[in-house]
Amino acid sequence: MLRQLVRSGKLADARSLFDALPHHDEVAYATLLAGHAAAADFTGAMELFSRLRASSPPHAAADPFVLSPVFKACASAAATAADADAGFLCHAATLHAFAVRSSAVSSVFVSTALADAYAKAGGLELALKVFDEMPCKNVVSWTTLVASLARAGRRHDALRRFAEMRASGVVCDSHAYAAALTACADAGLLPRGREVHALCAKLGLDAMPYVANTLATLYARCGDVDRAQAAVSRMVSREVAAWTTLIASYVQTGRAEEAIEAFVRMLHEESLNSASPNGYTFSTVIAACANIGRAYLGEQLHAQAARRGLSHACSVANSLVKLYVHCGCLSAADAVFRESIVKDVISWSTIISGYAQEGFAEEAFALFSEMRHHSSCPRPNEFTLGSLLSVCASAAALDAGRQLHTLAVAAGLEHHAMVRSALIDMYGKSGSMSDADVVFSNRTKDDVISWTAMIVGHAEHGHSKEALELFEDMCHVKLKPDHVTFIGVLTACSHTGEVELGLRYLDAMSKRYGVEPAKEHYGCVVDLLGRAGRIHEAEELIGRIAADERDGVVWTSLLRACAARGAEETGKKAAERLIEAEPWGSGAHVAMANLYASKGQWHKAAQERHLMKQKGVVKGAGWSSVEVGGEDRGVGVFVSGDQTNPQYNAIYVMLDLMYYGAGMVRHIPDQLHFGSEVELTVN
DNA sequence: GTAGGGTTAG
Repeated sequence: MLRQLVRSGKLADARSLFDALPHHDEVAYATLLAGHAAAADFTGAMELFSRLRASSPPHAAADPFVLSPVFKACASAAATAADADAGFLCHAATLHAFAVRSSAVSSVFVSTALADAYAKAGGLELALKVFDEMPCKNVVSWTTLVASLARAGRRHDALRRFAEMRASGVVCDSHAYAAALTACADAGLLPRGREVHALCAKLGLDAMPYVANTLATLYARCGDVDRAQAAVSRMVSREVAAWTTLIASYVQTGRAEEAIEAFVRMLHEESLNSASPNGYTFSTVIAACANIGRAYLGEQLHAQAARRGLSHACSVANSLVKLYVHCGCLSAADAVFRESIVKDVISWSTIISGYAQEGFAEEAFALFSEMRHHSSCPRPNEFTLGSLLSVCASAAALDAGRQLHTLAVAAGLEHHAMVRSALIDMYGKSGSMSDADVVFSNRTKDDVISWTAMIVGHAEHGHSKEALELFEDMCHVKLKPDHVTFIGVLTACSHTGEVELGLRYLDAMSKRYGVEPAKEHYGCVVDLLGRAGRIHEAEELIGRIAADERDGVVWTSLLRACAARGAEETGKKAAERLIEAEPWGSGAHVAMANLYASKGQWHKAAQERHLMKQKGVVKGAGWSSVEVGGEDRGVGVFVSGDQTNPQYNAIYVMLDLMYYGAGMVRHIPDQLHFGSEVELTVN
């Protein structure tokens, strides 16, 4: 009866029944303890265990049947704890000492559970020691070892131990194969994984749900969705995890539409096979919606998840926050974040990066500060720091960036590729290439993103020679440049007016490096040709960009070139296209006014200036108009920027003027508001 | 009556 209640998860009822029993033998204790272990309730397990000890003679030997579930409760509580060092290691060590004293460690059950508890509480070395000292090892203890190593990221060690286990004559079961396959999947070792697949297929274990699922994960992570699907279809019964793996494999390979279709199929079959989507499933499919901007469908899923009582699950809420951020609804994202009950480091990182991406630097830092003072006190990780560093980069906030650098070093995160490249980018954008260089010197061998950040940094500082040398060095060490790298390369060419070199790199991108040029790359070269006065070629190059991708940026480049060279006909065409692309902007009128003015066509210039003023507010930070006040003097009128922080506006204006090469700032008021005037030198 | 395995989100 007690066993039945425990098995059906009715822990409270089991406890009442236990308390009502006249005598408590060790079998009853062991049974109830298993219930606490299954519920990851370490406190309850310890309380029960203490009661047993108090009622036993002082030097009575501990029963392995009782001690094992206590360790198990410790292991599962440690595994589900939000905080990695919540003291479970200490509890495990205390119980370990007790187990040694009462000779219970000699039980393979006790020592296996102990090793597992150590490993899950973050004490892998202690777990390995326990394992080495085990008098006898069976398939369960070997599997614990393999899984512990894999979980800690030591996949190759895990696979070595798996081979050792097979060599020692232990017969593997489905648990053992699943553990080995997980190690292969996490390390992306497809050939090794296929070997293990063959081994378990020979025993017919590949259709066991757990094994099939791990196989699907392996193939999905290696990009082979077909094999993943085949593994899932061989399963004896398709469970939630299998569906989730399948959906996730579509998402991971950029096939969000198919992910959503699979989810819909799952719902259709829900009544037949009783596999209902769980929190894992919802977080995956909502992420698919976020990736392709399907806001409406995402909202429906939000409602579905809420109806199933899953919307407050941490991972679901995190996906929802990402969805709303991606769809531009920061307020909705914030609401989901605020309402979620459990917040982990991913929750904080997601909302911080949401504010960061939308340019709300203050809010991002305020949230970071809130996170650090929050009761759950999640430790910042590479994602948190990466987002905050990108905030510093776009605001050129060097001091805050340096503080984050210190924090990264203190937290041992500076060696993460994400942090390193964000630091390089931050130092580069804040004007300190020497600091960027120091960070770059600590790079790992395969860190393409750091190389790219460095190349872009040099390019933006006008250090074209350094940028291009770095690019050649990078290719020399057999690293594959990506599309961002080429933006740096082409920008470098642009800054020194290396037209031929720029054209050569553009040509080599797809032919030699297998990177298809996108509108940004053509835009760089259009700019380069335009500055060199090769307006006709620039116009031709724009023709190579897909029609629906020709945005305001490329037309602005062409128009500016036309204005500088007095190319009225092409200029007019470019201005029309620019107005089509950015109807809210007045840049086209500014450029045309300048063009006409340069030709002495004052009447036409005045007309353009009139149109420009009618447009009113310009989107984005900066100035609306440059009133040429004779000689080289000008006045910019500031019309938009950061409403909440007027101090940033001065920085925005400076960057804007420098970026567009429009002029140098003579004087900017400390606090810029709508309508403030900025005195500047006109180019 | 005791020990080990799979899926997710930035």
